[in-house]
Order: sequence, then structure tokens, then C-alpha cells
Amino acid sequence: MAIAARRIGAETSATRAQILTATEELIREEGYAAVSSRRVATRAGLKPSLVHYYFPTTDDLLIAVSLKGAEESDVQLEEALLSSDPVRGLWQFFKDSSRTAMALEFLALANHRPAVRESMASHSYEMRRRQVAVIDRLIGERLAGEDGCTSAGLTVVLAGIGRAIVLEGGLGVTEGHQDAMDFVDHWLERLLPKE
Amino acid sequence: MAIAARRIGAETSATRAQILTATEELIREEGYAAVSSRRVATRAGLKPSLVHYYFPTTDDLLIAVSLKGAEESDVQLEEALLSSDPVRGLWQFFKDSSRTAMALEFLALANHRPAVRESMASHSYEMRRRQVAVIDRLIGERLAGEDGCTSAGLTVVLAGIGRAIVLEGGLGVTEGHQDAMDFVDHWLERLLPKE
Amino acid sequence: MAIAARRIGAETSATRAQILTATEELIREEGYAAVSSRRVATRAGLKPSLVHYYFPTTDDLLIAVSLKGAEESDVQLEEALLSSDPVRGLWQFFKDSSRTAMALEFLALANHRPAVRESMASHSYEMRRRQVAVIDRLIGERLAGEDGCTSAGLTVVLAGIGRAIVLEGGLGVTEGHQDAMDFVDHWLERLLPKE
Amino acid sequence: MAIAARRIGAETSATRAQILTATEELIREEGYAAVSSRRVATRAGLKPSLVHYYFPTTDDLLIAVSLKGAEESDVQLEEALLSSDPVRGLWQFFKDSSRTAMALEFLALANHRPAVRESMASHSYEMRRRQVAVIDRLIGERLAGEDGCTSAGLTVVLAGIGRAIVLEGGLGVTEGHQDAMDFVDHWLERLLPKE
DNA sequence: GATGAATGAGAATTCATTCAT
DNA sequence: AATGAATGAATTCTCATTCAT
Repeated sequence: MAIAARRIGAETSATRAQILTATEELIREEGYAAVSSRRVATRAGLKPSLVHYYFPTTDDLLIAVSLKGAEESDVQLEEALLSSDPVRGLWQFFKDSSRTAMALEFLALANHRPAVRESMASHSYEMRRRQVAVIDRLIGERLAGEDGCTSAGLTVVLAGIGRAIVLEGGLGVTEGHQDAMDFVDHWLERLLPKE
Repeated sequence: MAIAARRIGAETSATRAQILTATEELIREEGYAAVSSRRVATRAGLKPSLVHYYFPTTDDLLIAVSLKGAEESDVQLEEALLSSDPVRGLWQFFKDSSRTAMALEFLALANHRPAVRESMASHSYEMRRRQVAVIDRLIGERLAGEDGCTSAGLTVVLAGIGRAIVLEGGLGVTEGHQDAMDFVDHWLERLLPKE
Repeated sequence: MAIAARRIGAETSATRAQILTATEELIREEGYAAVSSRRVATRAGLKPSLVHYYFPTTDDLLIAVSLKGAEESDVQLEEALLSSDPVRGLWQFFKDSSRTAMALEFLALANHRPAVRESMASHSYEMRRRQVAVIDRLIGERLAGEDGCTSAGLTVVLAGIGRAIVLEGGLGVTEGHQDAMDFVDHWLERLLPKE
Repeated sequence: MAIAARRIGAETSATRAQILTATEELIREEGYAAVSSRRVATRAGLKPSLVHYYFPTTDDLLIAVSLKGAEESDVQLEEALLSSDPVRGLWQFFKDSSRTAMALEFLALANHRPAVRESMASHSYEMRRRQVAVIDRLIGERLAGEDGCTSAGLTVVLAGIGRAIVLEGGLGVTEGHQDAMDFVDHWLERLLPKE
């Protein structure tokens, strides 16, 4: 297709992109266990063999999808961290449910596919480091006075609460969510008063 | 779920229990997608047909395991809430990783199996109510002064942070965990000073 | 089927026998590489799944066929060894081409399927021991005078020459075969004169 | 096979040689059934399409490898026959295991691929004729007295015993091998005393 | 001379499920 | 209460081969 580079796995291949998108949709709608070359191919309007041509093993495919998700997530994270209010941006980022269904699937998947696990672990680690670096630069000293909380601790707290709200929301359980969000907002207000 | 429901394979059967245990192990080790009558039977040392005899469909089996897990979780929760220090007990409960791998699998599963989803949703709801009731009775008024946090909000916060620590720990990411735990501990200390 | 025992793999199952026979034919006609559940099933007039039901893996199937061949071979060998002229019987046994095509396939197969290799190795060892025992009892002392040949050495010699004749014959090469057979016959005549 | 045949991929091509070598290794290690353009290409560090470019069909490739093996075998044979002691050289040649794994594969293959079979049959015939010619010139008359053995018969005998030793050795069965070799050595000594 | 893309076929398994006993 | 037999559908993966460039 086209003039561009066309090695297998070339990131420019349209077919490859189609396959990745179809797989993402499939995971989102039916879970990681629904990923099979057949299902993916059907959804992408391609032949199953072609899926194997681009992604010889299912692991390869899943890792590629996880990397794609990681990249998209990175973009959102950077946007949040580079905004005028990085801490609240991060909090919004964690409360954003759009990535969560996928993240949950991949978390579960990581328990069983070592390759996926490694890829996720290293990405999580990098994200955490990036978050901590930005927050530290911004409010490192001020946090120290706050019950001894650190930037690293803060990201864990915000990530945890945000994710809990999204996950439970997915199940239809919402009790206490608004209260928890209000609480975090108040707390951030004390920490970082909006003038 | 009434105890007396007259389904094949009385709930008291030892064989039934064997099957459930084998399934639990399987999910814990290889994920929900690994559950099949064959695999379960092999692990339990039974014939595949027998698994079908007790649990006609895989959904039946998965729901039974999820209910069993829910019951066990309830026991642990009650223990925590009836202890001398219910709030810290709850915090321990949330940080306990023993249920999390399973919970994660079922959370993912819930996205795709409506029956599992309903069962989990109603259980989560009941658990949350129970937690809130106890905490409310204990420190309801004191919480009000705390940035407007409520009992419901508190459970969400503790649940979220605890779960984040467990999930990330499963991936091998631990940065900020100790800090976050220290922070929560300090905060609980201010809220509920141990004499 | 029938009243007899019917565990999977029960040697009495007619279906199992059908599968083994079909596999044997397939190997004989098209080589070990032609063995697949599909091909076997088609030839046996069964469904591929049924082949897997009886022989979960292809190794299982191949080993079963090799054991069956070994048993049949054992019967022929015993017949030869228990005849009035065991040494010449053995020589006939080795020249008999009926087992050779299969034996060749399994020999080649043994290089690549460890399970088959082990099964064949232990059978070959037992056959050799049996041959040596009989010959030793019969003409052990007499052989000693014969250039120092032993019973074990004799079986190797007869087996080798017999097999060479059969293998080359299969290729259509026959030069020197009659000479070699005459030579062995003369030699056996000197060793064991027919009165 | 003329040297100048104008097939795709001149016989002098280094790439062609790489492919043949990779195929040989593959057959030796995993058997003829493991030969596929993919596997060969991977092992040779080439693209599958390139293998097809040189050898349009798998048969073409297998025949080429068999011819190459035949040529190498011819070289060894000539060396043995042109040495100062051609008969013992031939005996060494037959006991040499390095060619046997391949020979066995091709023998099995010959049963199913007519093209391979023809190529092997004519080569075997030529080799036998060459061996007989040399031995005949050397000890033809002397053999006549030896139980009526002929040069042709002798080659069959030596080939058979040598091959038996190598084949059984490959299986791990070695009983009687030393005895058989001693026996042949004694016999050759009587026939062709080393002064 | 070489190669990337694509495809249809088929391999080895695994599975859920049904049925008769 | 339990189980052996059977089956059709899927799943993962490998292959030979073709074609356009």
C-alpha cells in the first residue's frame, strides 16, 4: 500500500492500524478473552491469516495494543502535567474513565501473559516517575508539611481514588463517589489554593 | 440467594466444593479465560462431564465462584468492622492483596458477563452500605469537620488507595506506596488518635 | 460400543482400533509426515475430533501405532525363535520386508519425537536381548570358535544385512543382494549344518 | 545433472548455498517434515520469498539437498576407495555416522516423493557399481574362495552391518556392536592380511 | 535478483455441550 | 450421582504459493 515503508510491523501500515483498532474495540466490548485472530479479522474486514501476518502471535498483537494505549495515555498525561495546574490536571486524568476499561483488561491480562505484564510494568513505572518529577518540582516542599506526604505518595493517592471511582462507576456503584471527589478537591484547595 | 435453591449438585456436596476450589485456583493462576470444564476437571481430578453435571454452563460455574468469593470477603469485612478499631481494620482489609487477584478477574469478567456483573454490583453495593453504616456510627460527626469528608467518601478513599497499592504491587510497581500508606496512617491518627 | 470396558484408550474399543489401522496405512503409504488428525479421520471414516478424543496428541497416536507394530513384530520374532531352526528363522525375520517400511518411518520419526524414540529404543533393546538369549543358548559355544563372533554380534550382522537388502530393495537397487544372501546361507550352513 | 542447467538461482550463488546449508541442518535436526520455506528462510537469515525464488517448490529444494548430499558422499567414497586399503576404507565409510541421519531421512522421504526416490535410486546404483568395480579389481578372485562371496555381496554385507550399527546407535542401542565390528575386522584380516 | 503483502488451506488442539447409560 | 463417547465449532499457528513491484 502506498509508497511508504512497508516492513511487517511498520507503524505506517494502514492494515496494521486497522487490526490494532479492531482489537481495541473488541477488548473494550468483549474483554481480552475475546481476542482471537478470527474475531479481530472479522471486525477489521480482513482475513485471519493477515492478522497473523502482521502479528505472528496473539501476544504480539496484545502487546502492540497495550503499547498503543500507553502512548495515547502518555499524550493525555503530558497534556495534564503541562497545563497551568498540573496537580488538578493529574487528578482529572485519573478520574477520566475513557482509558479505564482497557486498563482494567490489560491489568487482568498482565497476570497471565508475562510479555504483557513486562510491557505494562515498565510503562507504569515510567509514568509514575514522570508524574512524581513534575509534582515534586511544583509543590515538593509544600507537601512535606502535609502530614509528611510526598509527591510519590500523592500520585498513588490520587490515582487510587480516581481509579476506584471509575471502576465502581463501571459496575453501577456510585455511593460516596461525590463525597470522595469533594474531599480531594477541598484538600487540593488547601494545598494549592486557586487565587 | 436462598440457601435452599434446588439446583443440581446440592450446595453441600464435597464434589461441588472441589470443583469450586479448583476453579478459584485456576482463575487466580491463569485468569478467567482459562476456566473450562476440562481444565477445571483436570485440576480437581474429576471428569469433565461431572463438572457439567454440577454446573451446566460455564457461567453457572463462574457465578458460583464469584458468590463464594463474595461470602469469604464478607467474613473478612465483618471481622474488620467488628474489631476494636473498625476504621483501621477496614484500611487493612483494603490493603490485603489476597482477594485482589480474584477481584480483578471478576471485575474484568463483569464487563462481559451480565450475570456476573449483576452479582458483583449488588454485592459491592451491600458491602459499601455495611462499611458506611459502621463508620458512620463510629466517627460520623467527627468526619464532618474534616474537609467535609463523609463516611461514604472515606470508604471510597481507603478502598481506592488500598486497591491501587495492591494492583500496582502486582505489576511490580511500588514507588510511592510506602509514602501513601504513611500518609493515610498519619491522617487516621489525626482522625482517630490511638490513646 | 459393545459391552466391554470403554475407558478412553481401552484396547478393546473398535473405534480406537480403526484409528490405529488408518494411521498405519497412512504412514505406510505417505510417510510419517502425513499423519494428522484430519487425514487419519478421513481415512478411518471418523471425525477429526474423535481422533483427538482417543489420542489427545499426535505423539500419543504415533506411540500407540509404534507399540502396536512392536507387538506384531514380537509375535513374528517369537515364532522365528521358537521354530526348529531359530537362527535361520531369525535370518528370515530380518529379511522379511513387511515390517520394514514402517520401521524405517519410525526410525526417522524417532530422530525428532523423543517420546517415540524412547519407546522404540526400549523395544529394540528388549528384542535384541531376547534374540541374543535364544541364540546364545543354542550355539553360544560353537560361535566362539568362529572368528570370535558372539551371539550379540551375530544378531547385529544378520539384522544389518537383512535390513540392507530390504531397504535397498525398496529403492529398486538389488545388485549383490542374491550374493549376500547366498553368502550368509553358506556361512550359516557351516555353522549349523542341516543334517 | 549437467552443471550448466539454466535454472533460476545459478548453482554458484552464495545465497543458494546458504539455503541448501540451512535446509540440511534443518533436516538433520528436525527431520524432513520440518522443511518449509519459512523455517529454511529463518535459519538462513533470509526472507521466505527468496527461498521460493531459488527453489519454486519444496520438492525442488529437497532434491537439491539430496543431490548435494550425494555429491559429498561420493567424495568420501572415492577417498576411501582410492586409499591404500580400499576394502577397509569402504568399511570405515559405511560405519561413518555423519551421513546416516540425512540418509535415513531421505530414504524415508523417497518412499513418498517420486522425484527424490528416483534421484536416490540412481545414485545408490552408481555408488554400488563403483564400489563393486574397485573391490572386484582388488580382491575379486580371492573372494571367490570365500564361501562364494562376490564383490557385490561383500559391499552389501559391509554396508548393512555398518548401517545397522549407526542406526541402532542413534537410538541408543549398542549391544553387540563391538562384537560385530570385531567380527568383521577379523574376517577382513583373514581376507586381506595387513602384512 | 529480491521482497513485502496477501491468501486459502490445513495443522494441532481445546472446548462446550449433548446423549445414552 | 456419575461418566464415556461423540461432535461441531473455535483457536492458534504454520505453510506454500502468488503477485506486484
